[in-house]
Amino acid sequence: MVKIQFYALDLESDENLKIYGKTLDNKRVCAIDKNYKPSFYALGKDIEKLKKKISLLEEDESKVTEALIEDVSYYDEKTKALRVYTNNLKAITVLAHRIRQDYPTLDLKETDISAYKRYLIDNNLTPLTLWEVDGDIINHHELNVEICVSGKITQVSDDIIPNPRVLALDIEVYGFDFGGDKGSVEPIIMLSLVGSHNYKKVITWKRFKNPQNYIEFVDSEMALLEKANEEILKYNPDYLLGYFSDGFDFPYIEKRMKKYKIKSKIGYDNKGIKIRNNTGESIAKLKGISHIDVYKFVSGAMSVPLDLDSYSLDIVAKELLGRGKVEVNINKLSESWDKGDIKKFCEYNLMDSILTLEIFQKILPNINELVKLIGSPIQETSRMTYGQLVEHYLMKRCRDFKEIIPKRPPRSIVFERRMHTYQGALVMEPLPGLHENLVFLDFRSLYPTVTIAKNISPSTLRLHPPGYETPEIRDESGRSVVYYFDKNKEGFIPKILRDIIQRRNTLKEITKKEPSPVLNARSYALKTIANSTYGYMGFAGARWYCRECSSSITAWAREYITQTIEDARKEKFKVIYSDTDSVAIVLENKTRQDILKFIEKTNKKLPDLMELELESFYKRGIFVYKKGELKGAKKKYALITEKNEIKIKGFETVRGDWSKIARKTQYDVLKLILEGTPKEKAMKYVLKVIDDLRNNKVNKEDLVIQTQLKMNLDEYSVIGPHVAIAKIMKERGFRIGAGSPVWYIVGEGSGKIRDNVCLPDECKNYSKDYYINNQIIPAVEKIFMVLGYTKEDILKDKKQSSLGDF
DNA sequence: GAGATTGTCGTACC
DNA sequence: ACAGGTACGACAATCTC
Repeated sequence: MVKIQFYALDLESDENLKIYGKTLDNKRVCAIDKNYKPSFYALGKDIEKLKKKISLLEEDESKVTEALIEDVSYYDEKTKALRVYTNNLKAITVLAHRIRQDYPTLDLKETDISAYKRYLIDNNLTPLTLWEVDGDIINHHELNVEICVSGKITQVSDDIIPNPRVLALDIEVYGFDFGGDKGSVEPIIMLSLVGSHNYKKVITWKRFKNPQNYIEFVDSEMALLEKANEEILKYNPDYLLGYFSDGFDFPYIEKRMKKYKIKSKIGYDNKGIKIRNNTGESIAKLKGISHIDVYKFVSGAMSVPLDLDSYSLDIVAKELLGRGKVEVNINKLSESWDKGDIKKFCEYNLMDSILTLEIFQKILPNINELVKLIGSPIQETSRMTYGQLVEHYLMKRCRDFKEIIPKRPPRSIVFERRMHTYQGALVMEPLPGLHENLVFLDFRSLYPTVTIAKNISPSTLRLHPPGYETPEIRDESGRSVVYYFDKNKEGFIPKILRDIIQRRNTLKEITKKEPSPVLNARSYALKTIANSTYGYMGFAGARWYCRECSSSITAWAREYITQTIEDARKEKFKVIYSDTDSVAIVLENKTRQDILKFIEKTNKKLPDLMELELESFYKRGIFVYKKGELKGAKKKYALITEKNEIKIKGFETVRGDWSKIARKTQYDVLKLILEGTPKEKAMKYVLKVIDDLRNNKVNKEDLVIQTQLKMNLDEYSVIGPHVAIAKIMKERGFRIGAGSPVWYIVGEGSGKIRDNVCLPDECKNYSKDYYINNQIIPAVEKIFMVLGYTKEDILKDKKQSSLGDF
């Protein structure tokens, strides 16, 4: 008998429930829980009667070991369930199938949850923390571990693995091969590895003079691949990182290894990386070692706080680390390789791994806290979407209330749900103009607090009184409906949201006194779950789908914001705009004290945790007209704070699919106006830009328009400029498909815009007309319009490609 | 065949 | 399929006279 402590990194359920991890002295461990009995539930009137029969059920290797009646809760309703324990992990599928056939009155639950997830939930175990296995050492010849123990498993600490061994990897490929349709035909010419524990290396197979000390020369691509495998094995990482490595590096490496028939031995199972392909997206997974695609996490669970136009390594590194990639012309890589002039490219290759590692280290607290909260292994948690995070959190919390986890909906139901939609937020038409002295108020976490205050949950929904009565809701057919939510017992969803908000408040209290990145990350993890729960209930693929709940939340939110606007107006406040949970007020003769009083008064009326907050005061703000109309444009305004910070919403300035020249010009105009500069000066500035455009004084890069393909090329029914350039890029060897970024300049020529798009390198002359009439003027005309120019002036002048008559 | 209208598409706001 | 709805505006496609 031995007792081994280890940090649990990865789980697997084949015949056994296996946990892979590292001991405190960095030894690889496999632990098998021999006490774990997989189980599922049966609901139904007959469970008492059928208990005996089911407990004797047997089919081939699978058999029921025990069947017990348990008190459980299903959609918050107390009931009895038959818990069916089985002899092994695969038995669930087999036996569930049998029971469904033989006893159709029974409703089976929790048969659609993978065994290791059930295991983690049932035993309240958290990956990445310190666990202990107490049992017997067993043979492990097929595994690359130092020790394998089968026995009793417990978690002994909440602390997360303190100093994991991390290794980042990046490859460069000859040519312009993205591993697309033609399929990874070009060789890998360099591969960099950078470790957290003082390790860096670039492996390449073209020798050059005065190599950097981290270069390792080999003789061929095959030798490079073998060397890389050897180095990874030797480094013994806990996490293997890449940037877009699910989609590129690892699938590519796999294909090239296949070509040379190299068998990788990385991973605790000696079997290398496995690429799983589902719905067009590939995922690269290892046993024991957690492969983390840093891109997936940054562009997924971190996308809301980061809020970047692009999640390329360069952009993300600049944002998080303050420095970007090594500047080289990567298009010249093949040419330089042929000449043997690749020193700079090796540095570039190394830097990609360094940045990947450093970004990972920067966001590690966020990943760790999500893992702790959700309770899923890091490999999965780091790839989860917001919806999956919510769902896994709810599943985990079910255990605390003995709640049975609802089924995942079948495809047909998902499809059916997707057909329906519901009404969302209220957006008020703003009063256009340049306003002085504004204040923005907003509801703190409006949707979560409404959910709590009105006890909105799938289980508390009623079609008849009594209960909290929603405002009238128009359904798709235009009929008016009202829902009710039970007032007596708190539902599962509100209960969990309340808990999250309270935990977050406690954390905020602590971090106010003593700042802590870890607690901030924990707070952010909680916020992520709370804010996504409303959207989750409206998501067709959700286990806890409840469209009535989502539509009730938005209905009450509309009511509260409308009421707030009305109350404010009753007290003679000038409300000029509102979107979802915020109101903008022009102070005029009102004082700040008046605003504070109004907030206080409003909060006295608001139920439960609902709260109106002061967002900020602003010196000035500009709201513009909709193009060609005399209505205010929603979701489009710019503000200046008392500290002269400019805040811009919705304008072309903040849109990634406009040229830099238009964005910058608009920004500068907004800034001048908000700072109180006379409009004539701003106009002069615009005329100068137009002049520069006319005289070819503008850099090409300022003219580039970048956007993204949302579909595959053959799915477009309308061929716009971005689709036209995508076709050209495809011809040039770019991998083009849904999600690909594309960029172009509009060149001179006649016909449609799409007929004149060109790649920046290939463009001879840009279209002055296009950039003046379709970029600069549209971007600034709406601003000048609110400053007193008439619509007619602008429309007339637009035709003349000039603002000269202003 | 030019101008108005409608539909598609991408990106932003909350 | 991988949280939701609301909104703007460019451009292409289609309609209208």
